[in-house]
Amino acid sequence: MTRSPDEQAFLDAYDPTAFERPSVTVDVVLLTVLDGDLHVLLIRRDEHPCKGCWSLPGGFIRMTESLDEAAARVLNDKAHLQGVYAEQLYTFGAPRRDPRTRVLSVAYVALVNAARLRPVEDDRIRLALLHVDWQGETGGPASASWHGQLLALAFDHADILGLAVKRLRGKLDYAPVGFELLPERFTLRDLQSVHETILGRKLNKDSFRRRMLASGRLSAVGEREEDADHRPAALYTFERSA
Amino acid sequence: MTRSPDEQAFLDAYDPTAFERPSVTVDVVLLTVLDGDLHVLLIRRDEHPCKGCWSLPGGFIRMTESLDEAAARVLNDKAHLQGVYAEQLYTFGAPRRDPRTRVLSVAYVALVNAARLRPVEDDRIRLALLHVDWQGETGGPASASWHGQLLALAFDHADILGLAVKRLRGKLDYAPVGFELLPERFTLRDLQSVHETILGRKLNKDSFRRRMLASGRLSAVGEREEDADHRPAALYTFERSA
DNA sequence: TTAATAGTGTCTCTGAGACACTATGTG
DNA sequence: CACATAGTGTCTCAGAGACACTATTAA
Repeated sequence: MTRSPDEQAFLDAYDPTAFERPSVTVDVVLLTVLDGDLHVLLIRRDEHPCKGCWSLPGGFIRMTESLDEAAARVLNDKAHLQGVYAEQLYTFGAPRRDPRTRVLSVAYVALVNAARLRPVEDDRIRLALLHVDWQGETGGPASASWHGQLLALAFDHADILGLAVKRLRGKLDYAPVGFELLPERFTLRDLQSVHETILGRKLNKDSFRRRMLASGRLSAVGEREEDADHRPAALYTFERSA
Repeated sequence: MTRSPDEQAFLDAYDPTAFERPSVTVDVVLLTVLDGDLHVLLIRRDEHPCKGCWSLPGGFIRMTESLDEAAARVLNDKAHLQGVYAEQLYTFGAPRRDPRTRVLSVAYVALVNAARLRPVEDDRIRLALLHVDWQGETGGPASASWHGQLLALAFDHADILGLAVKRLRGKLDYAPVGFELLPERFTLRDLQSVHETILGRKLNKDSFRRRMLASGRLSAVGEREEDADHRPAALYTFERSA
């Protein structure tokens, strides 16, 4: 490489392949906690390629919408959800990740309380159980199953799922993200259970309580849970202003 | 919104704007530490739009290369650098961030020791001093100057710069990233200085030493620095295997 | 010798884990 | 009553900051 930067820039401008445009999709990893396990919303592909495989809800980016807006649109179209927490995860761009043509995928992670999600399911849409083979933030692909049967995932969506879990585990330490998976009012035990589900390990009850109460993000509702068959716990709300 | 998910998916497939393709560039925030300050490589735009502004080195993605490969290509073309640490940062996609047409930018952060970078400079390429107005990981745009003069940044590149610094500050706690900005052999003081430059604040010497030595990622070379006008410090190397 | 920085030893403070104990609900 | 879970108080242990002290170089 002995070309000067100027020369090289000139050549770049005339490279015929430089301006061919890839397709760009936004794919959303919509996660929820159901019965103490992480679940993800998947959609069955009814067309080639990967016909019959299960894929993340997604769609091609439109020319007038931002990436965040595209993610919100996908959530609205595929799961009838509005105002859900969603953040950009990573952009996947291996040249042959889609066999048809060059497709970049801007992946998002979205979190929602399971109660808002259940009525949506139909035969093409499943809330699949998520399996993570690795500990901590090691990273790697994840798999998904439904009623005990492993679902074949389309394209590189297993990698996207894995990265979503890795990111979520990392954020849990310093960002108020567990609340997004809970209803408006919840007990400390509910919150700890969500954290344990995401992290894939048990947490110390005492220090979890201390940490959460010291964070200043919880405010006590002043009421207690009902229909518990033991001493009812105090209800808290997430304080978004803090 | 009363359409079923099936109907909506059907409509999506026939939306005429859904398959119009955006342009996609890869833009690289190439950071280095020079004289105790963060610097960034910028390139002057000689064409409209933003003629005369300074922009991050970047280029349009090609159909046969991955995103990581595109970032490596940009680094090679614009700064004659190979094998430099680079990782994907975020994808910027506001609809009007480029006035010509829809352009998505997949931003990367790259780190390099300043000694590898200095000979590259010509009039169109500058190693600009980076200014960060906020503390910690607050976030926000950053600005750049050269010989005391503020440089006008193209497009949303001030936001990209700011996010790069925010990400870097966050990673410093748990990832071995300071080494990328140092030569092969360095002293603990060098390493601390790099950390302080990135974080924008002084660190405690004692606990920094302990933390670094306890991390198991440093191995003592067995030699000491030369031409110091005081007691010379031991030299260390980064242990990539650990 | 002095000035400057490298490097060590130790005290304290803080936060997490562990555990004992009390409180309050159901059956 | 027994039993289960909520919630409190306190001990211990590990890591970070603070600081005193010694070591080693140049001038």
